[in-house]
Amino acid sequence: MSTRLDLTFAALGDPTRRTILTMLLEDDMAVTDVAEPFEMSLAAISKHLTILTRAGLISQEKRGRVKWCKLEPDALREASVWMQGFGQFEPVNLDDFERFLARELSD
Amino acid sequence: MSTRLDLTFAALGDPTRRTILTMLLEDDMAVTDVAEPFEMSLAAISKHLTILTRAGLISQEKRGRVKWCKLEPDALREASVWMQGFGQFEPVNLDDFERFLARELSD
DNA sequence: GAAATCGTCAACCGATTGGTTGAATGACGC
DNA sequence: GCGTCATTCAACCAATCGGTTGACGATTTC
Repeated sequence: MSTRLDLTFAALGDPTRRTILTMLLEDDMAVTDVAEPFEMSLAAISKHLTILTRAGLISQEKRGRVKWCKLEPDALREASVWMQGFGQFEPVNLDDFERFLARELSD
Repeated sequence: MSTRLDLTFAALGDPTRRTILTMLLEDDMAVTDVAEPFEMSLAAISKHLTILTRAGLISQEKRGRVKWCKLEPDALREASVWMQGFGQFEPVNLDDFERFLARELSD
């Protein structure tokens, strides 16, 4: 049996999925639009979205024939709480975050 | 190619490895002592420790015939910084952390 | 030096992962 | 109703994962 924390961290372990999450930070997106920038089949992206959904990191709602993907920060918050017990990390440094984000997106 | 962030999150996706990290919060430990509470072979634990090492989450130093494992919070800090960009999480709540830790350890 | 201890290596196993392709389902637009 | 668009399903593939067992190389102890 996998706990939600297992699924959350495992889901974050793939760069494609992390990039999807950063895209969803901007706004909710349809599956086809999520897939557009990737050099990979729509079916592959659909699988990634299923994994993110099972991990609780996003939710998907079907309206008409398009399925909208929405970031769900709760699972991330759980994981973040778990992590912060190690080492009493200083409060969020937004500059650090933007550096990491930039490095991620440039890959 | 896998980035360190990939390796870090993937490493955290396994409950055995997260438990090992919580054990190492207390103190540095020898491989055999890390393995003792688990119902699994020493070789399996050795593999988990290799994964944690490659992810940068721990370091291993051999002194004599004993190999000591030490928590390395830097990789966790990187991952934490990445995560905290999502949702501007409130400052660490230690009570939350202890609840999660208790739930984890009771599995 | 022989025996025990610490840890890894190598080979194997079944299950899962991350991807592909092609067919199938469902909803729209005309 | 027919074609098209949005998405998933099903089958397949190679690679990786998480575990096992048994042999092995160091190191310590007697």
